[in-house]
Amino acid sequence: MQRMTRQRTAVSELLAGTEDFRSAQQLHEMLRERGHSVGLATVYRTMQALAEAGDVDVLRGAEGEALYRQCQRTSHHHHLVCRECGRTVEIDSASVERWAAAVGDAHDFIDVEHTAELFGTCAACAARTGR
Amino acid sequence: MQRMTRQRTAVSELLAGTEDFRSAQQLHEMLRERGHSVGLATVYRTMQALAEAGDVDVLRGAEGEALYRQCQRTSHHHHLVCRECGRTVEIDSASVERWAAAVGDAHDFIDVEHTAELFGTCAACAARTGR
DNA sequence: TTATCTGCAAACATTTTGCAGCGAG
DNA sequence: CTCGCTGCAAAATGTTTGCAGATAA
Repeated sequence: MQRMTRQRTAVSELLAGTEDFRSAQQLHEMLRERGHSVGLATVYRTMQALAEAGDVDVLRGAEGEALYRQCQRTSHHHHLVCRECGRTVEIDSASVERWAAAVGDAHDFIDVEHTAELFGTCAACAARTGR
Repeated sequence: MQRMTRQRTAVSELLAGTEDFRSAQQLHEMLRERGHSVGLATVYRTMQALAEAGDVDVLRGAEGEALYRQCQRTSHHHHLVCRECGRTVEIDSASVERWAAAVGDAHDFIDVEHTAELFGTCAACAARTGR
């Protein structure tokens, strides 16, 4: 029910070789640069499908656009993203999970989900931009 | 440098009487219903100014739109939002702050900030929608 | 063959901006 | 009187969708 087309293959390969979070528009541009011609709508549709299948992580940038990334872990986790260069570290945090569950319980909420992302400046960028 | 106009007053009053996160469009509609006529662009501009001044909290909804709310606390905190009715509880969480700081340190990131929001279904909505 | 997928362009939703006129200070 | 503020409509973004033709299975 999910066909492996030339376009899907190109997107998968691109994601496999990309470490950081990218918007659909950026991915589309990157594909273009590499000679693959894939329609923007197709990129959107593909990323939507991948996100739904849990094959990529989605997070919202500061301006509200969707950013995608193929993650190493398949399970739930969070990210520490460098605001300068976009370098991303995956964080596995039991303490946040416990916190979320406890807060939900305390206020009688059910089916509690959460988002938690960290943004900072990595050591390399801190050194480069002069502390 | 910041003039107190009829529109600004209307927005402030509306926010003072609203508990939950609302989008600029929703606020605009609410103002209209109460007989105040305020342009949509003005609502956007006003909310932007209030957010910048730290008088309201901003968070991104699931579809990426900006949601605003006048919060009780002036200090840093998080939210537990009901995905059905929008009811919001403010959470003050030392454990998340500690977690964020520790993770940042461990990976040599500086100036680490974080976002963390909880979404769930409140007891009232769970009962109403049949468990 | 045939149900999916794709590209394109049009449609949408949200937010921003240009500009002439209004009005708070 | 003056500049900031407002409304309106146009524009800019980011994303979705309708449809005819292409294509994987």
